[in-house]
Amino acid sequence: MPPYDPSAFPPFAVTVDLVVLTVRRHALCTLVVRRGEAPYQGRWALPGGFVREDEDLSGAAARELVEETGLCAHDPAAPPPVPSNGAHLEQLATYGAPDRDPRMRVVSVAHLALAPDLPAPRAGGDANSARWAPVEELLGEDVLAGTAEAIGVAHGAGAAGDSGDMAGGEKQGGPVALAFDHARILADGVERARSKIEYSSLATAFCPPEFTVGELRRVYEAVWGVALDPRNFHRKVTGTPGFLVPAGGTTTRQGGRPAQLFRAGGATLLNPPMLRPEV
Amino acid sequence: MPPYDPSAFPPFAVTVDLVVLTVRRHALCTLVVRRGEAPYQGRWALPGGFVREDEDLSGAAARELVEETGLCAHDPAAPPPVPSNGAHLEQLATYGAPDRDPRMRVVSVAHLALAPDLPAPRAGGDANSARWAPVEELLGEDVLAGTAEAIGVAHGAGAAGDSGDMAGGEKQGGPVALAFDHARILADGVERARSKIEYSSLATAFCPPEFTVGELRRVYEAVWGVALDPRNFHRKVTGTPGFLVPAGGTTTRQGGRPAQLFRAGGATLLNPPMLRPEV
DNA sequence: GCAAAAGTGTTCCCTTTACACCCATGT
DNA sequence: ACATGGGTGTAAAGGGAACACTTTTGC
Repeated sequence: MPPYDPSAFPPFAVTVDLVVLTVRRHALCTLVVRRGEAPYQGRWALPGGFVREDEDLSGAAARELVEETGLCAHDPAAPPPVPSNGAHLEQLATYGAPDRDPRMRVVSVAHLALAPDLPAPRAGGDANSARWAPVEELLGEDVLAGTAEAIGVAHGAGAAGDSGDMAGGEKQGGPVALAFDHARILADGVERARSKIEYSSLATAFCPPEFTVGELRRVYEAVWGVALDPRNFHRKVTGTPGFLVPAGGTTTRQGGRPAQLFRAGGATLLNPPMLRPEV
Repeated sequence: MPPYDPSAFPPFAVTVDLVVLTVRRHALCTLVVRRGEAPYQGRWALPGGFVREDEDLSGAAARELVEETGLCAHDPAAPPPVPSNGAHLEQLATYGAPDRDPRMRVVSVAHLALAPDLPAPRAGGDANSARWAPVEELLGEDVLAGTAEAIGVAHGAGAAGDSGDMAGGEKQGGPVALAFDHARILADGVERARSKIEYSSLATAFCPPEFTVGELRRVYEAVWGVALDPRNFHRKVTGTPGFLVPAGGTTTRQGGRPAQLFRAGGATLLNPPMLRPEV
């Protein structure tokens, strides 16, 4: 690669940011890390970091995911011997407003990861702590408003009320203000997840390798924030070809009658789709 | 903004590339420009260019769109006095494989634009000519294969057969090989358009301000590459609230009985969606 | 027995589909 | 008259919503 010639084009820093979603205790949660340095020192932020010289975008995202969670995502572009434990990783959108980082011009390629319920996260990189935060706590109740349809940049502070000097703000009642434009990125990621579980089998990425129909239903209920009819859900999900395959055993970990265990089937697209109830 | 410190992060060039789609003579077409310089000199490529120092990503995409086509897209982030002639512009995906440009490390934020049938394109920038090319000619018949679901990078040359030294290749029988990874970008853009007209009113972005139900149906037929029942299509589309509003007049430009003219209604999401027939 | 969760059966209703049929214009 | 595209009616088939009911565990 020829040396960098600053007269030919303006130099940018390129980062990847991660929206890692999981379902914990019936709530949709995302991984946030506490910033150890300015700007936004002490505030919660999405995990992320610089893309390296010789790395592609999905590789950088997968590397950050491992560093933050230990998860190995399935990356179709990676060479075969990559142990995937089923986590899903896809590109979400790119954010590049000129003033989004006061230090320099940064373009961030956000990625969306879906993970089963994990043990406590391990902190890493420039963060001095990390946790799973309910998205409702970070975005408020009205996450459905911004449909993330139009061009996904330059919307300003967005949904989370950015209340001034509250560095390190937490447990103050209102939503916690994320650093940078991360509230918008998170909202876009949540909206993507809510849409995709309608017409794809991605909801299984929130489940352990073997799971019951009831556990899968509770994933849909947590992500969409609605209650679903267990009887119709069961019929629909077991009747959709390729969605679920019986794993053989049963479990009684939820109480009540033992439930059959399933694994995710080969299908990725659901036809007909799961229908999200009206608001 | 502080001065650039090359020790802090690797410098990237950031560009926007445009997938501009339109329907011409019953075929889905995209705007391509001929490259005037190496690499890929003489080959067709998607229009695009560097993002400027003080410009956000959607602003750069809108600027390129004006430069190449004269279209003013509706950008929700732009200040009010922007004349929009109805073209749709949204971010598509970002491509950043380390070797995608042999000259330097380039990350390209691709955007998707949908436009009504336009007069001949005006060439601009570093291209010495431009044209509307049927996507079938650029991608071959099997565009449906790559569903563009997974991480959208590092898939190599992709669908278009990259046949070696054929610089400036055209009208050779097989598909014309686009420069860089533009065949994949185009395939992802086409797939996005095919999906979005199912559940949104975006198909009207391919139509002039006033149009007939038959013209709208021919848009769906061209984008999906299928034949639709004109009777059921009419009932469906006029029965979906907010999709179409009567414009008052009639036209006979298609021959046969005069057809009512409509304008796009306020709705952006279609409920229930238009159903794409099975393959 | 009782509570709780897992499944199954059935009925109603709405949407889609296929196609017969009529309407209004140009040649 | 006839071809061409526009628009309405209608009946059969399929899928979703609502809910009564049975099954199998733990306490």
